[in-house]
Amino acid sequence: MTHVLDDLEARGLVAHSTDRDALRAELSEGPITYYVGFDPTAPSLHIGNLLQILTARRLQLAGHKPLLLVGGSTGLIGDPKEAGERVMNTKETVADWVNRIASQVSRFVDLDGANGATIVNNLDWTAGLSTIDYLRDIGKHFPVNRMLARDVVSSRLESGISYTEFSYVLLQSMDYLELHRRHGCVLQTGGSDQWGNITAGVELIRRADGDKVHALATPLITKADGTKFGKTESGTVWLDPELMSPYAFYQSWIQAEDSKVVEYLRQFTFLELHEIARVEAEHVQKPGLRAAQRRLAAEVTTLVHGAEETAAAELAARALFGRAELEDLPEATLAAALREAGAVDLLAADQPTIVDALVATGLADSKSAARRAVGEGGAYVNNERVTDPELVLAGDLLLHGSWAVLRKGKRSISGVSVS
RNA sequence: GGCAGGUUGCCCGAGUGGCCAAAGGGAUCUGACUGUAAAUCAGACGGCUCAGCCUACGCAGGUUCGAACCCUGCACCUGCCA
Repeated sequence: MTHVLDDLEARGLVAHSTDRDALRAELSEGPITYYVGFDPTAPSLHIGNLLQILTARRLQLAGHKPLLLVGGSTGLIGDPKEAGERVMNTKETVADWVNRIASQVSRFVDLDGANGATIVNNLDWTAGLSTIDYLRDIGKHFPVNRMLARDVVSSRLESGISYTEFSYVLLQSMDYLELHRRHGCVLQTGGSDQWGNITAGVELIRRADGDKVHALATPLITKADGTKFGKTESGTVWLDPELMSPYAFYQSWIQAEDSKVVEYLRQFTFLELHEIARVEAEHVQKPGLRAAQRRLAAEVTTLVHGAEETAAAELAARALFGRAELEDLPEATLAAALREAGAVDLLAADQPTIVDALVATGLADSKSAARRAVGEGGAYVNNERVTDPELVLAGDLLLHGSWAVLRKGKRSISGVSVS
């Protein structure tokens, strides 16, 4: 069987690691305990976090025991980022997000069995910590000159950084130390942007307890243009269906660039590498079929939202983007597809125009933008380009007497039900 | 506390009394080409009851026929000095 570290490397999931041979040996010797942390900075995790969850899952499948940490305390402090000081959220908000994220994260791992995952919250060991103990036991191990040299910190020295955020690295390091002591945790994984925080923890454990532990970082996932992956035009790709519908989630994957889709298959799915190679061969032959994108979207959407939601998203995509004439679709199929894609109810009595509908569905931000879209030839009703901004959605335009498929550009689709 | 500089549309950034809804770049959107891909080219890119009107250049007030641009006060940011 392939060594889990080889699998991670082959999938392009290893950007940095501490002593790789030592880590390899330790992973081979028997089950180890490792951890990955998630800070509650929003009510939901996003696909950047998903990569970390899936990496943790891969290690669990190899027999190791995951500790999934939710940052009840670190979320109150805020990891410094280059953009500038974070706005602090209230304790109530953070506590709420902690619960949401804990339940989100637990769906991706096994909680039972010998190597069942444990969800931990760092608030448990920091809430009651006295300032004096913190400064004596933890602070003493952190030379400020070294802290200042860290990239994020030095980049913030001009614009300013609060003592609160400056201290963040101590809390995360303390987490690793605590989990090492409580659970024998010897590996922390995370994104490469966390590398500094993670190795600071490794260092703390060496200084405080004299133990050698490991760190493993995944690379920053980027889009073809080099920008950070995980954002669409409309924002972050969330895992919570309340924040992003399974249909929209599916769409965000199906729109993956040709040059990136195979990488994503390796990083975000559990497909065997030889299977991915087969998909790649097909993709190289006929990229126009977008088979790799379809496979990617189906696999990841199933992981996050389940088979049923994925089937619905696929059906909607096929119906709305397919070659079939919309008129030929049975009403039930059309209605289901449009509800899935996001549909809005309008009143026939209001004589809604194409402009009104574009705004109501959110395809356009304002009436001006909607008029502009029509003027540019970028607005379509039932796949027919519309040129008159005053066109009223009524009569023969409506499929089965009430439905209209509204499209702006080539990939933004929304439904309208007029009654 | 003193001195100097700054605060412009989603972001960066020009503009220093009328020709400014505001140069240029980025991001974004649309079209052509296409495959719900990329690249390229072209156009758009505050709002509205849209050939006109309204709102906008940190906030409040003032000067002026007219202010993003001048004056006063306030807030915040940066640098230098204490």
